[in-house]
Amino acid sequence: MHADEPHRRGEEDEDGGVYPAFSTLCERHGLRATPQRAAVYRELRGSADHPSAETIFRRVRRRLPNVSFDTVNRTLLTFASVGAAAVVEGFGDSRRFDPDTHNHHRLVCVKCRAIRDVRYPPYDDLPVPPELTRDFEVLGKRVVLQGLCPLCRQGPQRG
Amino acid sequence: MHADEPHRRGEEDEDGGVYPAFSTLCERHGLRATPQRAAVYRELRGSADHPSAETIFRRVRRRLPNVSFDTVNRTLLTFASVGAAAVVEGFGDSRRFDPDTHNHHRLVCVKCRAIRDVRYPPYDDLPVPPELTRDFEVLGKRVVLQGLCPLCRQGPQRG
DNA sequence: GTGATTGCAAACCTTTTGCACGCCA
DNA sequence: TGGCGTGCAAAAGGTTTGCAATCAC
Repeated sequence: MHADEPHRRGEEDEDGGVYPAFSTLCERHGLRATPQRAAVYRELRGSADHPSAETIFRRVRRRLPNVSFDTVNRTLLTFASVGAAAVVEGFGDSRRFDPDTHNHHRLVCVKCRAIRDVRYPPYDDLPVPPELTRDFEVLGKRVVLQGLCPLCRQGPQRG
Repeated sequence: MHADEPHRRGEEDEDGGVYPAFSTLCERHGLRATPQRAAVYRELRGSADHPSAETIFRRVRRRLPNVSFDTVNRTLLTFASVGAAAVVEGFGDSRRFDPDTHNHHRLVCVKCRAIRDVRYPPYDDLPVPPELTRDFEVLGKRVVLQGLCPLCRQGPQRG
């Protein structure tokens, strides 16, 4: 990743912007609304760079200096299991999360592994191969582009 | 994965079927043609199930009982670096390889993580979002389907 | 012969698990 | 108060690195 806190989403600068949604989420799934979970939720929602658990952990720690990595990681997995976060497919490095669980597409930088969301309507209604539906149950589809991000495209630095 | 050695490709049952290709590969990239690399090459070519390094290791070991895991893993990475194998994107579990480096599409079972190649011409000529080409250099594109494979679709067992 | 490659072992990183304590409902 | 959730620590799993011995060229 190119920076410790890139691509921050602009929607909710003040503290409580996401709390109602968080509260609803917990109620709906029988989860306890702990400050740790709230902080993870907030940071995840505010991240557009598909952070790893480690990255979220670092960010959460600025507000909650005593959270443990485990709690952050477990919370992210919990969120994923109730559909409040998505696990992003990667290439063997650490697991990464996406606050956007709607179907969308991605571009992955083959060099620095940055992930960028791609919105492109022509990708949204792709047909499913008919011979596949005989044996498989297709639950989702997505276009994954590979390439070089602007920074990696420029020069050999910033590996 | 559902079995230790599933989806074996049928092309080369006899030993030497892939050796000429292997030999050429090594020559072209200045690699030494060791028996370990040959065995890894053979097993990778013969696998249609996108095996992990560990899986390839187990298979190679049947013919070369003394190979080490490191050698297998390093060889796979070497092959990937010279374009003779592809690293498959996954969801946080171990890295997996594909002998087919041509652009194709995939279906991933969300339950058992089985990966199946998908060939579907309508997927092959997808346009690239124009606004992306300004900043990014797009090198490849692929459709990734998520779903349930036949075995996982049937019942709760075999997780 | 010489340098690339191997095998072993240890290091490293990420993720998972067990358990006692503390806090939310 | 009861039980879920947290934090700590250790374990587990996968990948990488260093190095001496070996083997392909």
